[in-house]
Amino acid sequence: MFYTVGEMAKKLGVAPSTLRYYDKEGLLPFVERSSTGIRVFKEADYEWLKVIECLKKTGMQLKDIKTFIEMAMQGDDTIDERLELIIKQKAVVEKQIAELTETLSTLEFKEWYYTTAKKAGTTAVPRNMTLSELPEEYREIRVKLRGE
Amino acid sequence: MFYTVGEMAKKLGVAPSTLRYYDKEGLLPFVERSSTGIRVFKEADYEWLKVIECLKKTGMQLKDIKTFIEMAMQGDDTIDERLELIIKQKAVVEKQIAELTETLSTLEFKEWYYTTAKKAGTTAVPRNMTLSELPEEYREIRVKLRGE
DNA sequence: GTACAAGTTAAAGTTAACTTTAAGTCAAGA
DNA sequence: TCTTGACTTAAAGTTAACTTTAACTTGTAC
Repeated sequence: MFYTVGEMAKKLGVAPSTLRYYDKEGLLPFVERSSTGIRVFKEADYEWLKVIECLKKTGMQLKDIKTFIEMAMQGDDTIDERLELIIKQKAVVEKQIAELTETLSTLEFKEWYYTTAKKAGTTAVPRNMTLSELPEEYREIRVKLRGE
Repeated sequence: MFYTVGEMAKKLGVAPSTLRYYDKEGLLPFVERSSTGIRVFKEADYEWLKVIECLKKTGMQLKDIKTFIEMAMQGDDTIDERLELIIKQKAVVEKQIAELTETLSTLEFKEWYYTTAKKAGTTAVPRNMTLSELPEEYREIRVKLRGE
């Protein structure tokens, strides 16, 4: 099963120009060429591309993904380094999830705030509530928003 | 309690130039000026800036945050729209968390993969395992990575 | 009153990750 | 063979969100 750049791009849901750009940047050293210079993607290449996609989703920059791919191309000598990088990226994603969870809490507070304002017809009502008047799950967040 | 641009920037952990840029882009219509043209940030402005920070963390673009701020400046007539926007952003963040959770699973698979490779001295060991040989929690992920 | 740090603006520069364009080559079907 | 759509490269263009620079003004400490 071989694919052209267009076919592989479709399979991945990206533009062909993106794959060509990645190749130019050195992220796809594993992609071979036909005798006439056309890229030939193999099944195994799909897996590499999914790994690149995964690392990109963690917010890793292309130059750092390139480093990872280069290590992988080196072979078994770089297993330890690759494991370390994966563990580091895991921590990055865990932090991102924690931050987004905080952001979600703030949005939930804001939802309560505007729902309360809507009922009252004015934002003055939730805005002027004392801390003890608002649902306790929002107290900490309001304190943070107003500056501790 | 009033603050200069530098003091407010420090309080928020951003560069003063960032606040000036936001102001230039129309995100800070609430910030007043001294008679000589110097920005004077009030306590209430900190709260607006925290809301901007929150929306930015959801990945919202500055032009859309500007729209939200403009609605808020309009007053109580825009409560419904603002509530809708907050609810939409909540869904955005929930999706982001779900995607990052998936990414985390992939990284956990890769951690297992390289840990297994490390023990064996070669990636050939985890790579050539049959589906039934690998821990069942990783089977689905490997199928996805290799292309279903 | 004189430094000097920090304020002001407009305009140009930066960065990452693409995307588009232009000019040309290749592959498959009628 | 011819057409046509997809491939190739190099180079230029795009976008968002800042950051930097330059030239100038303001406010505070001595």
